[in-house]
Amino acid sequence: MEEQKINFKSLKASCKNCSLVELCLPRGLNNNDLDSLDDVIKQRKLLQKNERIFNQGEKSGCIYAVRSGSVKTYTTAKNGEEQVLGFHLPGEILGLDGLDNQIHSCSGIALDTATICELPIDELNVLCVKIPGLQQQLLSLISDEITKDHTMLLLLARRNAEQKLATFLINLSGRFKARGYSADEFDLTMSRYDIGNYLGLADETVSRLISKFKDNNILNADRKKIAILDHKKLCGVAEGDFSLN
Amino acid sequence: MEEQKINFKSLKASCKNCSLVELCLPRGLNNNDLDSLDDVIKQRKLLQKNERIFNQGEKSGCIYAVRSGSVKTYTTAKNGEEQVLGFHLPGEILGLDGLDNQIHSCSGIALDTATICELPIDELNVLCVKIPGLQQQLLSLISDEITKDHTMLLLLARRNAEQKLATFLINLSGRFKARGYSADEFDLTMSRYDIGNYLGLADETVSRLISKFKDNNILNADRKKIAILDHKKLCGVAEGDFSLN
DNA sequence: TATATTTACTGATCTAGATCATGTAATCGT
DNA sequence: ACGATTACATGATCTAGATCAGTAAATATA
Repeated sequence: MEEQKINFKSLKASCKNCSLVELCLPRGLNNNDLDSLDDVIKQRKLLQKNERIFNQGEKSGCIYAVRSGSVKTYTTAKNGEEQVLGFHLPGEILGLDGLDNQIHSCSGIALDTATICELPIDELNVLCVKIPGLQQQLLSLISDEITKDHTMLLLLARRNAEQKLATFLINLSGRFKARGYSADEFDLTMSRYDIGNYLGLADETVSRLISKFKDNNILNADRKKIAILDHKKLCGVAEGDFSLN
Repeated sequence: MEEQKINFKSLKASCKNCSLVELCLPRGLNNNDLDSLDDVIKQRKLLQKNERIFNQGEKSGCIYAVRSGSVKTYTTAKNGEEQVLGFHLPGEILGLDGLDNQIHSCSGIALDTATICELPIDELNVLCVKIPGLQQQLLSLISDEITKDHTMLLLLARRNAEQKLATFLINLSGRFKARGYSADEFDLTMSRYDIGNYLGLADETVSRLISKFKDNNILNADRKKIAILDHKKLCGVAEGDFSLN
C-alpha cells in the first residue's frame, strides 16, 4: 500500500452538521445558505501539533475557522523575535489580516491536534453578494477582531502583570463556557512562555503569578490543568480592585 | 441675522477634486466610480479641536476619512481610564470597529481644526457590490488596520521606551512624507501625555526621551516642533541596534 | 528503559521606567 | 493684559517585573 505523501488529511467540510454553527461564520444563515457556504469551504484539514496553517509573508487566499483543537497566531519581527497575537478556539476565525487577498502579516500554527476549515476569500466575497446575512456576519467578525485588538492594546499598555494574567484566564474561561465546556476547569494548550509572550511578560512572571493565585485560593493549577476556584476574586484582580499578597 | 445653531459646518464633499484621492478610500477608482462615491459621502464636517467625531458605545452607522487636520481615537475602560488607540492623518480612515453597523468600541476626537468625511456604511456596502474596486480597497483598509494593530501589540509587548518612541516618530515621519509634507520637520498635534498613553509610557518618560534624543543629536525639539536630524540613527534606536547614553 | 531535552517553578539580584516633586514656559479665560 | 490653568521638563526615589541561576518534573528520543 502506498505511503501517504500529503501532510494533511483532507475531509469535505460541512457547516450544516457542525455544532459550532451558531458561533462561527455561518451564524444566522438558513439551510439553503448553509449549503452554498458548504460548497465554498473546500476542505477541512487535520493538523498535528506545531503544523502551520498559513505563513507570514505568504499569500494564502483564505481565511480559516477552527473546528477543533486550538491555534496560535503570531508575527515575527525583523530581528526574528516572535509576538503571539492570539489563541483561537473552535468556532473562531483567523487570517483576517489577509482578507484583501494579499500576503498574511502573521502566521497560524496548531497548538495541539486541530481541524481547520479553509474559506477561499474570492469565493466568499462572491457569496457575500448573494447572501446578505453572510456579508453581515463577516463584517461583524471584522469589527470584533478590531475591537479585540484594541482591548488587547489597553491590556498591554495600562495593566500590571496580575491584571493581565487574570484577564487572560477570565477571557479563556468565558470562551470555553460559550463552547459548552466547563468555565472553571480546563486545560491550557499553550506554554507559560506563550502566555507570557502574548501578555508582554516573562515566562517566569507567569509561573510566579499562577503560584500566587494558587496561594490566594483563586485557582488550582497543575501544569496545564487549571481550575478556577474563585471567579469573583479573579475578576477583582483583573479589574485591579485590589492587589494580592 | 440668525445665530448658527448646529455644531458643525457641513460642506458637500468631493473625492474627485480631493488631493488625497490616491491615499484614501477612493484609491484606484475611475471618474465614474468617484461620482458614485461622492453621492454616498453626504457631508464633510469642519471640527474644532476636541470636538468628537463618534463616541464609544454609540452607533454612528458611518466610517470616517480625515480630510485635513488630525484625529485621535481612544477607548475608555470601565474604570474611566483612557487608552489612545491611534493618531490619524489626512487620507486615513477611522471607525472600522463599527463596520458591522453596531456600536463603536472607541471614540474619535479632533486634535486640531479638522475636516472629516462621513461614509454611511449601508450605502457604502451597496456601492461595493457595484464597484469591485471599492470593495477591494475597503478590504485592503481592513487588512491594514488589523496588521497595524498587530504591529502595535508587538511594540507594546516587546519594545523598551526608546524603541517605542523612536518607532513612533519614524512612523509619523513616513506618513507625513507620504502626504507631501516634510519627513524631517513637522508639528506634533498631540500632547506628551497622549504619546505616552499611546505607547504605554508615562508622559515624563516621553519628555525625558525627547531630551535624550536631542542630547544625542538625533533630533531637535521645541515643544510640538520636531526636526529629525539623524534619520538613520533614529532607525537604529527603533530597531534596538544600540542604546543611547 | 535510559538519557536528553524541554517546560515549569522558585530564589536572588538588578534595572528600566513609574511615581513623586518642583519649576517654568505656554496657553486659556476673563 | 493678567491671573489661572495646563503642558512640558527634569531631578530624586522607588518598585514591578526582568534577568540570571538553579532544580525538578514531564516529555521526547534513542
